[in-house]
Amino acid sequence: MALAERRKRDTYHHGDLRTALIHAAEVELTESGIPNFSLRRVAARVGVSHSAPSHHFGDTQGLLIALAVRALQQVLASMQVRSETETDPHERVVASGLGYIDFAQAHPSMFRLTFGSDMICGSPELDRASEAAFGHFAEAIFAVSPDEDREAHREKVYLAWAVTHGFAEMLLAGRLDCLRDDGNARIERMYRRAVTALL
Amino acid sequence: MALAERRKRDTYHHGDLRTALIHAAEVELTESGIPNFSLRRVAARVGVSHSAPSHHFGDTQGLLIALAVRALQQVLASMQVRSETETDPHERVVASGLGYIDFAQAHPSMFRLTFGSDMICGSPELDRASEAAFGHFAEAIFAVSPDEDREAHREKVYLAWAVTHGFAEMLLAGRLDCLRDDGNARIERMYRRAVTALL
DNA sequence: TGCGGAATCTAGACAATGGTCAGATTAAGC
DNA sequence: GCTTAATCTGACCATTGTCTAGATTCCGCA
Repeated sequence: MALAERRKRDTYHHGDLRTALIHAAEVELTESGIPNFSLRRVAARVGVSHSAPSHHFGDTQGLLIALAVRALQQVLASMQVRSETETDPHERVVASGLGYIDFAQAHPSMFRLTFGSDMICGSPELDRASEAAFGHFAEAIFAVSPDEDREAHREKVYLAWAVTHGFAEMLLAGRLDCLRDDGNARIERMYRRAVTALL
Repeated sequence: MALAERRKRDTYHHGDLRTALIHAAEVELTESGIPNFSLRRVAARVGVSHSAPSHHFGDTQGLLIALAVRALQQVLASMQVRSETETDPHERVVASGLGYIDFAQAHPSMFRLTFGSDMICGSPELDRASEAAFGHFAEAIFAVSPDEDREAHREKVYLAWAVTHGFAEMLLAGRLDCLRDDGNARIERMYRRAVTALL
């Protein structure tokens, strides 16, 4: 049979199709980009019929939202990895932001899908993942000046997040390429100065 | 004939199809959003065959790039409108940034298309329009401290642009909705404080 | 162990889309 | 007025996302 040859498995049921599709979708997204993303190709990567994903995600948007959730978890992980080695509260904030920027540079398509797309909204799971990443940043900033007014603290978080996100976006757009004389060192110095000024 | 009824014109040639398509594409983009943007619907809006756009823009990406050029011109105009009434140099910078943010809020899809999409790159015309908007901002910042070091000035421009863009992006994502107790007043105060800190 | 319902996956159909191409129609230069 | 170039049409094709009926398998329960 034609299908039996195309399949990469011998069982009718896949076993863990949901996570397999998410992983394949990440590859597909990074290779093809958002505009050329194809649900059918994702299914083909896993060796499954083109209509199989619908049973797990509903439609394409559902899959992309699940992918964005994964991206947000990775963003959080990237922020934690860079910040956990720092002891100074202020440096922890800077390191967290640099972790955010790291992820944006390492996975541009995932980053843009998550933070700059229309379809990515309206999922409780998504809100939770988003809040987790945002919360990590907020806590780091809170540790810098714990005695501060609650409202003032919140504004600081928003401003710091804004400059971090804007910075990442400019890096992706290539606008800061002219500053890369020595790898990321100068970029990091600039970012640290910005955070220091805002906090 | 079927076509004659569908057409909105009596001449075979449209006359100014290029600009008509750009205008229709803007409407189509704001109504359908980026993911559901349809080139054929744009053509239908103008009352022209679906393959007519290719002669003016090549493919869909070409049309979207032309649309992004238009968006960049509107961004520049929005920055100029708000800043030209201000006399204090520092307030001019703030006003320019608020003009940028205004545009993002008024035309979310156009904003995202222009600044957060993969396909929008690699056009000289686009680079020119982008440089014009960026240059306006750079000049405004230069006027604040004209005697400053060239490199320091450039860094300030990048940081201010980053926080402005990040701010706009957070507004679009709805993250700042909780701060809208009194329209845009508080948002503007926050943004002014950020710019002041960075400059 | 065997049975029945639920979950999972397939296969085919359908409409919509973007791109290509030959040819019709009109504008523009000479 | 004639020729050439520009503009636009209509048909065609491959690809895509979604829907539905049916095949296959898993799981709880007797």
